[in-house]
Amino acid sequence: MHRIIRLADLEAMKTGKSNKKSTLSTEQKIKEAARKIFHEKGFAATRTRDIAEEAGINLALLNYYFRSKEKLFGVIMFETLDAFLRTLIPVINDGTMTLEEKVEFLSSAYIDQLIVEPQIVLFIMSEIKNRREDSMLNSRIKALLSDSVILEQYRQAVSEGKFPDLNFWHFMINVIGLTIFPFMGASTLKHIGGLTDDDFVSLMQERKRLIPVWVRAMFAPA
Amino acid sequence: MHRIIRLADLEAMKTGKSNKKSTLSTEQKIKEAARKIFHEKGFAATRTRDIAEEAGINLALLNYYFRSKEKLFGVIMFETLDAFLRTLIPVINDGTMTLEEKVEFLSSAYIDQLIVEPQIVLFIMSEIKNRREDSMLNSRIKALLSDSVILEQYRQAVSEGKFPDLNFWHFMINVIGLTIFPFMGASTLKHIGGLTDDDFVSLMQERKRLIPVWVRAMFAPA
DNA sequence: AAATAATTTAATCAAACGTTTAAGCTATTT
DNA sequence: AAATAGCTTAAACGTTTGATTAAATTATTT
Repeated sequence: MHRIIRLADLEAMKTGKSNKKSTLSTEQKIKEAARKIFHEKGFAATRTRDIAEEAGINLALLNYYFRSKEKLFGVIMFETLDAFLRTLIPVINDGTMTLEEKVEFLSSAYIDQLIVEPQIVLFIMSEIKNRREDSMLNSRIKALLSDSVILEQYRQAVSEGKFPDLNFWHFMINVIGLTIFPFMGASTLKHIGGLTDDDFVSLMQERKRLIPVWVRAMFAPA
Repeated sequence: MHRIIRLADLEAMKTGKSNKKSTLSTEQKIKEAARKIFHEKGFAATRTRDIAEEAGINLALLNYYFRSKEKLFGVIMFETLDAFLRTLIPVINDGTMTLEEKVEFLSSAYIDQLIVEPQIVLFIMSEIKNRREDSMLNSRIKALLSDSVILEQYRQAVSEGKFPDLNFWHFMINVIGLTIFPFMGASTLKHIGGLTDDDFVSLMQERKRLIPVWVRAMFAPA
């Protein structure tokens, strides 16, 4: 039989409220260890014992707090997606920024974010591919992008002849790809290109300035 | 004790020579099943029993022919990288093609290739990240790109003022990224963008024409 | 302070998994 | 045709791994 699981605490955790100091601390230790190892190795290659060791806790505590590896992964995945999309969401439907300003802001914000955690892009894409977790992402982004302000701004730019008449997704693919693709092959790029960590960061910093210029050039009217 | 493994046959296999018809066929069945499942789920999430079932063979045969899951993976990884780089390698040091022609040829060739097997990009990048397998890629590509004709062509274009004075890797990242990035998020893109498989393929086909134009625009002299 | 609830630990379970064994079968060689 | 080498199978072995149990410890409540 299962030991009683305090789902209430899982909820409280999400909102940052908790009645127990030590409870939060242990859960937090487990979550931080889980996040680190899941992000590094992915779900399948991660062993619960590695998470326990990284967190400095007994293996049973992992199941005590999160019931299963699968559930713990779900929590980490949710928070990872949440953190990743937090920058994107407010900008998508912002009516005060122009398309160009959005490109500038987003590429810059995501490059800063990914310099700190380069591995999360590959993590998200790999884990989303086969699992049902994509429903989490899909339902959120799909609703976010269809009938979005940014889509309307793009259509507007096309109809005004400021942009060539290309599918909206070419625009999105290019902006997102130019921004996040180098982080997916970061380690490979460092080795192949003979780049140090600092070299890589410098290159990425440069791209904050370059990507808006490049996008402007790519989508200049024909 | 280990059963004797016929390494000679593994060699013969690579060159396409084999004295036994059925031998090649069984090895081939295992390899094709392994390739399919490894590409789909990655090393850690793949079980040898799944490969055996997919190949329609007894589980023990996998170890009889390939000694271990790890070794089988090594064979698949080598062949996957080999097939993936086969298009790139001859072009890199080709002196008869211009930079622009290379961009045109490579983006077109890789898009055709990835339309058939979209999952191998994510597979390669995920599996290379943590494993030592990158030495396989690194030693090959690093030697390939340093002092390559394409690098010299880029430097030439910069010094002639045909290209802006940007790091060579910006150029490579952008060309490769524009080409292969959309395939990494293919399933997500289909869901979010509400695209059918045909829609996606059409978009990618369009990019064969667009990427050379975009690259020209991005790297037009300032 | 006693009682109760929450947390932590060591030990263990059962299933999953990679691998091996030993026997049987098939094709080739002599 | 007998002998040999190559191929295939069913069964099982030993580990790893996710999960659980029951007891011990700590914190909270009464």
